[in-house]
Amino acid sequence: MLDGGNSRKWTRRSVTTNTQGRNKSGQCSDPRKLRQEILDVTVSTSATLNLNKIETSQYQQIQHFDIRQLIAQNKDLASLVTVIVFDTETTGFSRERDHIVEIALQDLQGGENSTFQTLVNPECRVLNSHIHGITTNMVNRPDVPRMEDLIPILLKYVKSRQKPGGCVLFVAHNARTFDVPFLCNAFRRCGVDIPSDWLFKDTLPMGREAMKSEGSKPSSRSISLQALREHLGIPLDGSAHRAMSDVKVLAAVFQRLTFMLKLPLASLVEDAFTASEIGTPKKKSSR
DNA sequence: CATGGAAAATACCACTCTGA
DNA sequence: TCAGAGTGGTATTTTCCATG
Repeated sequence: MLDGGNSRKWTRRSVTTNTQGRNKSGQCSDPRKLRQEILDVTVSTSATLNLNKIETSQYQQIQHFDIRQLIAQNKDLASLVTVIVFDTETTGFSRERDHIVEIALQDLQGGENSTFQTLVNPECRVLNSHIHGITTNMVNRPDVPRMEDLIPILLKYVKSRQKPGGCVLFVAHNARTFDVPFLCNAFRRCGVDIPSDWLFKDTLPMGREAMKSEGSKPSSRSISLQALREHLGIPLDGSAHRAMSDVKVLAAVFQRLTFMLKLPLASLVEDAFTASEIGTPKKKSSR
């Protein structure tokens, strides 16, 4: 039924034909290439002008993009990239109103001090203790670091794991829309920039891709961290929804996914995103 | 509960085929 | 030649799902 009646808004679109395929009128099918083209134009036009805020952030994106490419093209990649799996527990879903209450990291290289875990004082009540078991009393104490206390320690820890001239690839499940935005906001509130050599990789699309390549039905394709863990036969070490046990699960899941999808470190780095690419909300139609 | 990306559903066009 | 059904392709909108 293509009638549609009067209740639905129809939008007239330009006439299309089936002879030109997707890339008609010179459109670029690869979003990254397209972005690069757009940015190239921005940079060349802004060369004679003062850079305003938007142009500056776009210019930063180019620099990050270049870092990713440079690193990915480097033959001795393992000596440049530090892979750190991380997970955060928060007081809720809102990145504006809610705060981090626990953070855990694991450097996949292993060795001494390869893990880092701490509770974080959110300086507000914890109303979702039933999720992770972290209560207001546990974190609202003078001996639990606030985010502004923790950031310098965190930066120092990551720096200690980082290789000279290299970058850090942070891996988290649903990183793009959860952990990284929370981290960005926490840094922003403290007036600290996330280092430009920090790259992020989300295991959620990797899980989706892996399940698809296995041919499992979309309806039975749950790609939550715990579903992936069960699917891959990874034992649960500790309780779910505590940062360090989730990190341990994710570390195993991540390594299995990279193996299943045959993803070399170079492509992981190239597909990674930066903190500057987070927090620019896309316009969404009302539902 | 907030948010955004992916997948699915829907809309609509050009074109082909078929029967009268 | 014409009308109508069917098909293929693309654009847009809606729904689902992941995170604490």
